[in-house]
Amino acid sequence: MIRAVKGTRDILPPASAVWNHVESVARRIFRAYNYHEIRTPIFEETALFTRGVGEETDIVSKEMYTFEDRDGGSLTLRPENTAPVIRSYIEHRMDQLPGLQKLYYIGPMFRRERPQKGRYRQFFQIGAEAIGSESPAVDAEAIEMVVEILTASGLDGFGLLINSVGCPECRPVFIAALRERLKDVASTMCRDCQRRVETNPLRVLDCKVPEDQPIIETLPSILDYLNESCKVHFEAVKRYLDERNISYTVKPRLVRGLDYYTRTTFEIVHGSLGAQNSVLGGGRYDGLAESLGSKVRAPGIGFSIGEDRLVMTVEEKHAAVDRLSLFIAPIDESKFSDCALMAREIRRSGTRVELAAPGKLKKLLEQANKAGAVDAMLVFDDHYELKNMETGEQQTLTRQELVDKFTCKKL
RNA sequence: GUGGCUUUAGCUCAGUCGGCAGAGCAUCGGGUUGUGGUCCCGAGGGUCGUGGGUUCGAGCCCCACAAGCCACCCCA
Repeated sequence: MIRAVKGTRDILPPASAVWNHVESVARRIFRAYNYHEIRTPIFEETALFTRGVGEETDIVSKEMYTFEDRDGGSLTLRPENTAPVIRSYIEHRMDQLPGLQKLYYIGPMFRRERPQKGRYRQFFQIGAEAIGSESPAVDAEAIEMVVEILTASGLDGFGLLINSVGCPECRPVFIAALRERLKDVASTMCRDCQRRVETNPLRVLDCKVPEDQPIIETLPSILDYLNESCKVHFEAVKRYLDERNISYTVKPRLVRGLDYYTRTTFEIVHGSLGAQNSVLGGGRYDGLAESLGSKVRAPGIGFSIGEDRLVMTVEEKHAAVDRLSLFIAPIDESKFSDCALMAREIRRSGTRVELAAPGKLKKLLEQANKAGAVDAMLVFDDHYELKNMETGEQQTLTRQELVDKFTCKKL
C-alpha cells in the first residue's frame, strides 16, 4: 500500500470546505486593502534561501528539501515565500512601478521537521508583502489587515505580540552586550541555552525552561539598545496601532528564526493550538533585497499565516453550511433525458443539484436522504412532485414551476 | 535530530491463560405495486503496521524497523 509521505496529508471533504472558506475570506480582505496576488514557483535555486533566510538558521541548515537538478544545479522546495517574492520583485524591476507593491500569496511550503500537532512537512501559508516603503504606516496597515483576516475567518481569543529587533546598526551592539552578560550566567542555565550563547544568543531570550526565567529577566532588552531612528519607527508603529484600537502586547523577548528581519516583528498566538501556538509570524525586512545581491533597495514588511493551524482552530464552527439543494429522482426511465435538461438549467443558476440515475422510488429517496438534500424532485411518467426531506411534505408542481423555484434562488 | 504513548474491518474499539478473527457504526442487498430517516433480516469487507525470533501453535511473549499522535527542538 502506498501512503501519503510522512508529514504530508490529504485534505478531504468536508474539511476542504473550511480551507476554501478561509482562503476566500483572505482574498476578499486582501482585495479590500488593495493587495494583488503573486504566484511564484514551488522550487527555486538553493542560493536564494541560503542567502535570504540565512545560512545559520535551522530552516536552511537542517530543514530544506534540496536536490540536485539533472544539469547539476541545486534546487530547493521553498521553505517560505518572502525570499521568492523579493527575488521576483527584483527580477521584474517592480521598484520601477509607481508606489508600493502590495502582494499576497496562498500556497504550500516545505520543511523537513518532525511532524506533530500543527506542524507538517508540507504546510500552507497565506501571506502578504508590502514592498517599497520603510514607513511605519505600512507596518500598522499590514498588522491591521491580518487581524481583520483572522477575525473574519472565525478566529477569536488570539493575542498579538509585537517587538522591534533593530537594524544592522543597533542590533550588533545589543548582541554584543547580551553575549557579554551571558558569559557570566550561561553556566547556570539549561544545556540548550549554553549552546545558544554560541549559535544564536537571541534565542536564549525565548527559552521556556522555568528555571531559566529569573536569569532571563535580568538580561538586557533590545528595546534599550535601539538607535534613534529604530526607536522613532517603533514608537510610531505602536501609536498607529493604538489609534486604530488594535490591542497588542510588546514582548521584548520576541525573536524570529529568520535572519532577514529588521525593526518591527510580530506574532499572533492562540491557546488551542498546543505547543505550536503561533498562527502567524511576520516582520520588516529592509535589508533582504541587498543580501540577495540587489543594487536597489526594497524595504518591506510581510507576514504569513499558518493556514493549517488557522483551519484547525476554526474547523468546528463551519460545519456543512452548503447543503445539497435539490435531488432529482427519475422514477420513470423514459423521463431521464427530461430530468437531465432540467438539472442543467437549474445548475446554470448556481444551485447545487444532484441528478440520480433512474431507479426505484424507495432507493432514490434513500439516496436523497443520505446525500443530505433539502428537497427531492420526484419525476413520474406523467407528473412532478417536490418533497421536502425535512418535513416530508409533498406537492405536485408543473415543470415550469419547479425550474423557476430553483433557478431564482441564487441569481 | 531526541524522548514518551499508540498501531486489530472504511471509522471507533473488544479480544481473558498463547488454542477457529469479533462488536457497534458505516457500506451494499433484501423485508413484493409510488415514498427516505426508525425497525427487522442478510452480505461483503482483515497479510491483526512490516520483518524476524520463541513455541506443537502468536493478535497476545521477545527483537528490529516503519507509521501516527504528543512533547523537546524549531517555527507558521
